[in-house]
Order: sequence, then C-alpha cells, then structure tokens
Amino acid sequence: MSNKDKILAAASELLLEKGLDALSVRAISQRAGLSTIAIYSHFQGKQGVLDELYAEGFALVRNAVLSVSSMDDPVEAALASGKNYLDIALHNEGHYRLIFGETGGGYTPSDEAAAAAREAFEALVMSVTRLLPDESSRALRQRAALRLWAILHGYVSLRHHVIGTVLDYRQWQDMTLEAFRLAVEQINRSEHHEL
Amino acid sequence: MSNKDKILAAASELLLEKGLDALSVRAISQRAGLSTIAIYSHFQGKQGVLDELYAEGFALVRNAVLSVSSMDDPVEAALASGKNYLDIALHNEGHYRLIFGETGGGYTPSDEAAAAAREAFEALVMSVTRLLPDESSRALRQRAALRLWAILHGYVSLRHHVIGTVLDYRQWQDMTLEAFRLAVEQINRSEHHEL
DNA sequence: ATGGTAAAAATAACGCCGTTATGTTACTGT
DNA sequence: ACAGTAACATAACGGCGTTATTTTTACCAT
Repeated sequence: MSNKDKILAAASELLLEKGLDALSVRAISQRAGLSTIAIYSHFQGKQGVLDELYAEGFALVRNAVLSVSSMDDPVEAALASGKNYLDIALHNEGHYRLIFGETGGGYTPSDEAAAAAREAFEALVMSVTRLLPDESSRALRQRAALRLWAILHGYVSLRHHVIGTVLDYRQWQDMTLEAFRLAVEQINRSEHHEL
Repeated sequence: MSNKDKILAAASELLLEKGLDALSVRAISQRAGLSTIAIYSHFQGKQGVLDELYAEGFALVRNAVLSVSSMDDPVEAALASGKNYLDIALHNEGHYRLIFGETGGGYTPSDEAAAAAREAFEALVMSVTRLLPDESSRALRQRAALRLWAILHGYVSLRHHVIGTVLDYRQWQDMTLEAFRLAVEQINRSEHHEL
C-alpha cells in the first residue's frame, strides 16, 4: 500500500468516523503515520485530498442510481434508487456533507471533482429517461432529474438540520420516499406536459 | 449606535458582501473599528455573533412566509410565499448558507438560535394549515410543511451547487416554482390521504 | 561497490484563525 | 475623592493550511 493510498484511506476513515471538521492536514497525516508534507508531495495540499473524497462521494451517489438499472419497471427502479440514495446519505454523512456542504471551510471542488458530480447527475438523467416518453427533449429530462434530486436532497438536508429532528428516522424515511413516489408518478404520468 | 450594534452591523454586512468564509473575528472587529476583544465582551465569542446572524436569517424566512397571510386564496398565498422564499435565498445567500450550511466551520446553533429556526418552521406549518381541511392532525400538517420546505430548499441548495449551473437563474426559478406549485396543489387536493 | 542525483521525507517556520490572560481606561455610585 | 465595574487594547497561546530549508532514502551509471 503506497503512502498515497495510506493518506486517502486515513482521510476517508476520518471523514466517516469524526466528520468533516476533524479533517485537518495534521490529523490525516498523523493517522497515516506520515508528516504533513506527504500530503503536499502526493496531492495538491488539503484541496487535493478533498477533491478525491468529493469524487468518492459522488461515485457513491452514481452507483446508488446505476445499481437498479436491471429492474424492469421504470417506476419501481426509480423508487429503489431513491431508497439507495437515502441509505447512502445516512451511512456516509461525512461524504454527503462534503459534496453538498454549502460552506465546507472554503472548499470548492476542482474541475475534475466537478466532473464526477456531473457524471452522477448524468446517471440520474439517464435513469429518469425511462420514466418519460422516448421523444422527450434533453431539457425535459434534465428538469425531471433535477426535480427528483431536489426532493431527495431537500429532505436529506432538512434531516441533517435542527428542523429534521421533529421525526424519528423511520418516519422521516417513509415520508421522504412517499413524497418521492408522488413526484415519480407525476413525472411518469405527465407525458405531454412541461415540468 | 452602541458598539454591540456596530459589531452586528459589521458582521451582517460582511456576510452579505463577502460570504461566510470572510466572517473572521478579526475582520468583523476591524470593520466595526474595535478590537477583537469587543466581540467577547458583548457576545459569547464568534459563536454568539453567528447565533445572532442565524436568528436573523430565520427571521427573514419567517417573514417571507408570514407576509402573505393577508391573501384570500390559500393556494395563491402558498405560491407567493414560495416565491418570497426563493427571493430571500437569492439575495441573502450568506445568511442562507449559514442557516442551512452543513458544515459552517464547526458552528452549531445555540438553543435560542434553534428556537428561531423552529419559529420559522411553525409559521410554515400555520401557513400550510390553510391548504388542508380543518380537522387535519398536527402530524399531517407538519409533514405537508416539511414536504414544501424540502422542495424549496432542495432546489435552492442544488442551485448553489455545481449541478445547479446547468440552467440560468430565470429558468431555474420557473422550474422551482412549477414543482412547488404541483406539490401545493397535490396537498390541497389530498384532503383524505396521508402524505 | 561507489558516487551522484533526484525523489521523498522531516523539521521548523510563516501568517492566518478563535480565544484568553493581562493591563488600562472611563464611568458610576457612595 | 474614591472604589468598583464595565469596556477596551495589547499581546500571547495553540491550532490551522502551507512552505522554505534540510535531511534521508532510493536508484542508477560508472
């Protein structure tokens, strides 16, 4: 295992165990058994490590969407990927906060990291295509994908917030998937409408 | 104008002009023409100042919802408050990122600040009540309020993200309000269903 | 095997950050 | 006039991301 991989592993573990705020250059390098300078030899500083974790996070999201591509019923497939999405947001809260964090300590993803985000979105657009008639324009599919993503992300984000603590997790999950289902069915029905 | 007010004004301006990352204790106190220690005399450090700005941000949201209470048609009132919400999120991006930021530099709101968040949510629950039949349970109203908030916040949050740059602002606003309208009408129609 | 060279490592420092210990000023009530 | 208190400044502490300098390591041609 190369030192570069050690650093990435240490960073990923820290993110999972102690959250985004614990991700300091010193903490990462200490856990990897190296000095801080290693992060500047193998990556472009902290930014470089965060870029890797960012891409890692969006790969999780992308897989959540793609893993249901074998299902026959488009609506059922969409619901299953919605459930996967919630599971990933729950079990990888650190990654999720990194990729959707509004302030992340001044972090803005690099071009490559942003490309990973767009790939995940593209996977969702492809998935949504199956809910719409074949002749649907790309703009229409994009809007449908954004709508579904906004619903899922909106619920996840509120859940991480003070307001989200009104309900326990199970109730929250049921409510989220129900709202998601309504939107999916609405999209699947609206063959001739704008969204 | 007291020194305490000077500090708050300086912090609010900095948040509006340069964003959350520029909100350092030194920057705030320098703009207020004071030394850093003033922030520890009048507030409980940076946390105290952020708590005030946090409450300020949720007061904006609360007013956005309440300002339409005089309208007659419940559906139209809901749509108007949705539009207000988007306007506020656009014009006060710093405040918005503070109150919904996932990582805010380790900031977690105090109990009083969290109370301001709950007040804003309560205003939304009251507003949603008008869309539902009188005998609706509190749980049902809460779920409807969360659903509408999740939609608005989901779109706003994606807009602040790399993914949101697919569309220009006007298109994005239209799309968001259209999705919001569909949800409002669905809630207004679903008099006997669970949400 | 040996010497030279380049990569990779550590040490120590710089300038930020939030915070605080210490000291100084200005005002209040007696 | 004097004590007490509140508000202020100066200077420092430890932690952060980063980098200049130095040392070690590894490899390759002779």
